[in-house]
Amino acid sequence: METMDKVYDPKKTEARIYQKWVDDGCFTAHIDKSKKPCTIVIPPPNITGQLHMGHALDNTLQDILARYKRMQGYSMLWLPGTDHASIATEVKIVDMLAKEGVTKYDLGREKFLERAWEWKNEYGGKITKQLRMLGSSLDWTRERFTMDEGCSKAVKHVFVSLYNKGLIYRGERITNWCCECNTALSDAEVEYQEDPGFFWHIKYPITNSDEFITIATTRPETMLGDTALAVNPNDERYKDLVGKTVILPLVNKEIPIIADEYVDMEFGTGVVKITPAHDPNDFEVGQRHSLPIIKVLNDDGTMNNTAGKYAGMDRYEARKAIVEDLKKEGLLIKVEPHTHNVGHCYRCHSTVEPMVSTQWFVKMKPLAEPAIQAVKNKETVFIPERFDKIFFNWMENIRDWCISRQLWWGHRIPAWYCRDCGEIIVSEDEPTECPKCHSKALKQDEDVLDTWFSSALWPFSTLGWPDKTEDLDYFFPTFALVTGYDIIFFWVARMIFSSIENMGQVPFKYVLIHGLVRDDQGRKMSKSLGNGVDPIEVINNFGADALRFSLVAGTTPGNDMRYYDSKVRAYRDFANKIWNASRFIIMNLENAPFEKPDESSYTPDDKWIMSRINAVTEEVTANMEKFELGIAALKLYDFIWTEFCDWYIELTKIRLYSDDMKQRKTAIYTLVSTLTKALKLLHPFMPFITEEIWQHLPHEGDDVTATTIMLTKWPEYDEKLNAPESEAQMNEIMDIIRAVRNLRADMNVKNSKKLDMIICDTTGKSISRLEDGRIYIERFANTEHLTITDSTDGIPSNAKTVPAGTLTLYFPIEELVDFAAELERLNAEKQTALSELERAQGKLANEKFVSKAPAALVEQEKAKVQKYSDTLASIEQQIASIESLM
RNA sequence: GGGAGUAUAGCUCAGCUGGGAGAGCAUCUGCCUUACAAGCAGAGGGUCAUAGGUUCGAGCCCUAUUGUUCCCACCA
Repeated sequence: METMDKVYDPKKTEARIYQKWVDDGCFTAHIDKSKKPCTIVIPPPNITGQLHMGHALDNTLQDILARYKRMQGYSMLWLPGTDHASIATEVKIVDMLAKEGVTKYDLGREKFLERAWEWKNEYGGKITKQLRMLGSSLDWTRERFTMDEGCSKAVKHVFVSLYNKGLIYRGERITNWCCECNTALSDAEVEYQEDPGFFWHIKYPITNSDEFITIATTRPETMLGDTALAVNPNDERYKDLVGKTVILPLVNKEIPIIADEYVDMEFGTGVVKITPAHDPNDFEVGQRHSLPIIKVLNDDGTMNNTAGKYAGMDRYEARKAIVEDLKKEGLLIKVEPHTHNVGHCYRCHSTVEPMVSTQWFVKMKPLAEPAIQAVKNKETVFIPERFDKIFFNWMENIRDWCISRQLWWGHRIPAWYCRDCGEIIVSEDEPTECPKCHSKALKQDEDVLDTWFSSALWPFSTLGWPDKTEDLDYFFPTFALVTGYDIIFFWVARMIFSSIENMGQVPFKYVLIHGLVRDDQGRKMSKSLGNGVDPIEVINNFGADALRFSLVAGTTPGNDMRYYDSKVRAYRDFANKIWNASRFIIMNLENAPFEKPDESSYTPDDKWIMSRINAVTEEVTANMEKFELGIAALKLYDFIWTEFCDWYIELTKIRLYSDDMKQRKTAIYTLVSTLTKALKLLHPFMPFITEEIWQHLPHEGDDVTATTIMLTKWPEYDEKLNAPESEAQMNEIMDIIRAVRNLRADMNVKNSKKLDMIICDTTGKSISRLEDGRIYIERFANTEHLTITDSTDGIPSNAKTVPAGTLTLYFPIEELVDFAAELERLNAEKQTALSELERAQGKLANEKFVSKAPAALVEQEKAKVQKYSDTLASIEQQIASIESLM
């Protein structure tokens, strides 16, 4: 057997192991009717993206679930893929072209798309390579792309089907317009933020009068498109003005004063200028009052030809000029600072302009309703559950979804217009002639679909839908979707209603929501702040296992977390600890064969550790089932480090270094089998190191024929291994050892100095098991003479007394005792004992406690009274004897 | 305006059905004990935000308050 390095080096193992898993087809899912399927589809990262901590967390969680389910015997499919990311990618390509001095329009649609595909083929795979470094057990044979042939087919199919049902329509509506990206956006793609601005108070002259009416606006440039002023119908101040007209300043046009409930009398002047083309509320008011719609902005944010002298100016320049002109005309009354919420594009962060344009929409109400019901019926469950409220809130107030984008990179809308009769033809295949007038002059819609339209189909389009494939039949619906809370609206909600609409059922049983990974100061990691931590760098420094564990251990679903190097380092240390424990065990395999010993040869520590790993197996499995991965991870950390390494391995050294082969064999067997179980439980969290060690270990049972730990069986709880008596015994022994170590530290007694010790158990209950465990106590307490007794007779009255759990230890060595210090300690102990006694007595004096609390608890309190009375008596006695000696 | 989260050790966070507060890091003390100094053994450190309530019993349940974070809406 090759020797293992003293320090675990993930660089030497991770890449090699991952490649082996891939080569052996370990990640490839198989349709196996004898097994239950379990599917997770990856949230497809953008092809423009690089792996960030959010991806690392998201994919670690998925990989943990995938590996766990796979070991449990499910036919596990974790399906990888990437998203074409319409806007993000197009922006990138446009930028790239700009460096060459070319615009996309110079190139033309076809050439532009060629360049985009070239870019995708060259860089689009970067993120999936990075996912491999994380250890993700993705089935690469099934990798998909939102714009591949199959996904595109699904997109067209859904579009046509929704159109035919009347759930997709084209219309002139007010939408959010990004002047930088030059496209419409959906409501979800707009981010609002508080921006400082101004409130301009402007006088509008009333027609044929010397009077004025004052309005207040934050966007004076839009006044060029005003088609009315509005007041509240109940507003006494303006009652007489309703029905009259005003002269729109600068434009010199007559516009009406109307009454509409929408106007808030309390706010501003109580008069609102109505610009239906550039404000969503004004648009609605305009619809109600049949007002004309006058657009004053071009798509790029400059003023259009209706803007007269301002035409061609940028909207902000125009604003300045208009304010200046109003001032000249004496119509500007005042300007006050005003902070308001302004929409920004989620991609380029420029200010979004509400603008009227012709777009395609999905009618949401009929789709939202069944989705709400499905979540209410728990067909899909959010974890943590509170996120269903966010889902309901959004779905219940949803407006129609604007799905057309004025971009080129994406799924082109499958709609054609007849140049002759204007007929709209929506079809999966390109039509050859107009069905109405038979004209051949057809033109396809220029626009593409919102990226999220294709993402919404991801859980089934990736499995082959709309074709009836075996994969779809077997692997759908999926088990869980793992994602951040920031993407519930964009994606999760849309997948749910799309799946219900097209598949007739929800796409996944669970939605596991995680929080954001923030920097060490709690800030969001972002490019502009430059505070992002590159997971690949972390992997290179500490290993993927350490990064994964640090992202999961002790975290809770839905809550944000902070990234700390020190945390990763701690788990790197943990990996090293496991490595060295394993190295120790493997080294000792030279001194004893690995074979199952007779039942009778197990020692108390064996029974204890077997019972403990069994309990841990049960608990961890229960945690995994409840998606409590953070708790499961901590339990494994604690068990492996404290119980297995610090205690059990140390205890086995007694036998490993003995001449008794049978004892060595038993110890080795228990060491290896316990370690194997622990490694399996840990494997989903730390796949690489567990595999590497497992490959070095001897195996038994099904494992003998297994080629990788990832395809071994998840450990099962076995009631027969429960050993409460051994656990109690070992706990007692460990209490004693700890007490002695404590004493040595307190009294400055070297570990190497052998002590005489008397363990006294006046109840006599523990005597036999203490005798049984004498060897451990002698070794680890390092005693010269160890007496175990049920009687205080013969114990020197000046012996030093130390409590250990329910037992009392005596050290009849005077040199240990500093009388003054000992007296102080005894008095402190007396105080504790007194307060404990009082506490227990108090509880028992409470009739209600005695009658209502569980009997076991009452008994426990009674036992305490007994114990602390005894302790108190003993302390009093010691104090007296020490005082007599001083 | 509506809604949600969160407040626990110096820091970052766990704490599952209500039954004597935990971890990692940091600090302090002693150890290079033949698996591991990325280690071992020990120690200190908490009014579980505040005020009420329910309960025999509250970090946990209820109400209010305060701080903080976020989401939705968008009154020009």
